[in-house]
Amino acid sequence: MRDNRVIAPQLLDWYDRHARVLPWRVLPCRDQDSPVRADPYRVWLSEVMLQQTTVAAVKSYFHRFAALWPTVQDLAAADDAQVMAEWAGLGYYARARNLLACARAVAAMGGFPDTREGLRELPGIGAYTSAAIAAIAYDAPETVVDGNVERVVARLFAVQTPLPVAKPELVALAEALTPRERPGDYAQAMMDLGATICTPRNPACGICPLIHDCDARAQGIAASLPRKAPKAAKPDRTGIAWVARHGEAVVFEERPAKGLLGGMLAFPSAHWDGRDLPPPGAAAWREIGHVRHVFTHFNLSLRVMAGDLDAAPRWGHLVPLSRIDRDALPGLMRKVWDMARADLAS
DNA sequence: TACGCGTGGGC
DNA sequence: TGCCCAAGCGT
Repeated sequence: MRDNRVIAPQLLDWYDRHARVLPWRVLPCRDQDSPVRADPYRVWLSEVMLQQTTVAAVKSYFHRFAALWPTVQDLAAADDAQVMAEWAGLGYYARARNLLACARAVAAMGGFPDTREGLRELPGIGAYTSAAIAAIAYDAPETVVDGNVERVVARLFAVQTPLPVAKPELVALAEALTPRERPGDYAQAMMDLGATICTPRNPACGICPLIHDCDARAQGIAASLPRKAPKAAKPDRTGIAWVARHGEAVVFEERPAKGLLGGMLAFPSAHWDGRDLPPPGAAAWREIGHVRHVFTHFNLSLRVMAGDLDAAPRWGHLVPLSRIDRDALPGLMRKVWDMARADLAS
């Protein structure tokens, strides 16, 4: 029978030798008399960016944000539109809006709370992120449970119950493993193990530091865990994006703060329900192509229509061609702009 | 509780 | 190619 108390020391010993080097991370320090702690601001910024997002995608964004706004006070004072533009391309744009709201709340209270409960009350900080900041930045003995930890624990204990029903059970098991010593390094070690060894497919059990503690490995079912409830089918949707030119400028709109691509710059388009009507004021529209885009919960095929307005538009706002910043657009709108730009050049 | 919410990479 | 996945949160 496995002894839960040996898991953490074994994992920490592995982490001391194999921790990933990441821009927001302070390397593990065996000298616990004078531990080097990470800056809570940088931990928070990285954790929000990493929500449902890969390390590879986050790195360049983290560097830019940290350079533009080195402290939470700097970010709190930032211009909303610039923050949204810098976030463009990273996805889940509610995170960017919550990021600003959180920065302003933290600046107003003079700094980040140092407890999980205090952090949990801030916008964009939920069950996982509050525990992660408390553990990593303050070395509080909190248990982080992200997708990595769910997978590692489901395998260690051979939990067969499918997610999300299994979540409470996995949390309880994860809490039972969390040590009082170095909980911050332990939290990062669990996630590093899940990201590099205990991977979703083809786990590298042969080099896993916990191979002798793993029930799923013993039963030969590691790769099949955690089980997950079947996902709903993704519907196909169609719509139209309008690239409306007026002189040497193009019409953009800022999307409503809530909902899909909320708060982002976009070409005018309607509800993507297949019966989108053209915006008023154009002499003639011509179809220049289609773009396809995959969202979390539907597939989109968007007709791209271009036209020249005979008068200044009463909707949206004009952006001069020379000042259109592709990087400030969400991914879907980058595709539309690439198509329109190629059409303009031809 | 279950759904809405982006994007890119791996296989 | 299509599907799965990635340090989840808000409602």
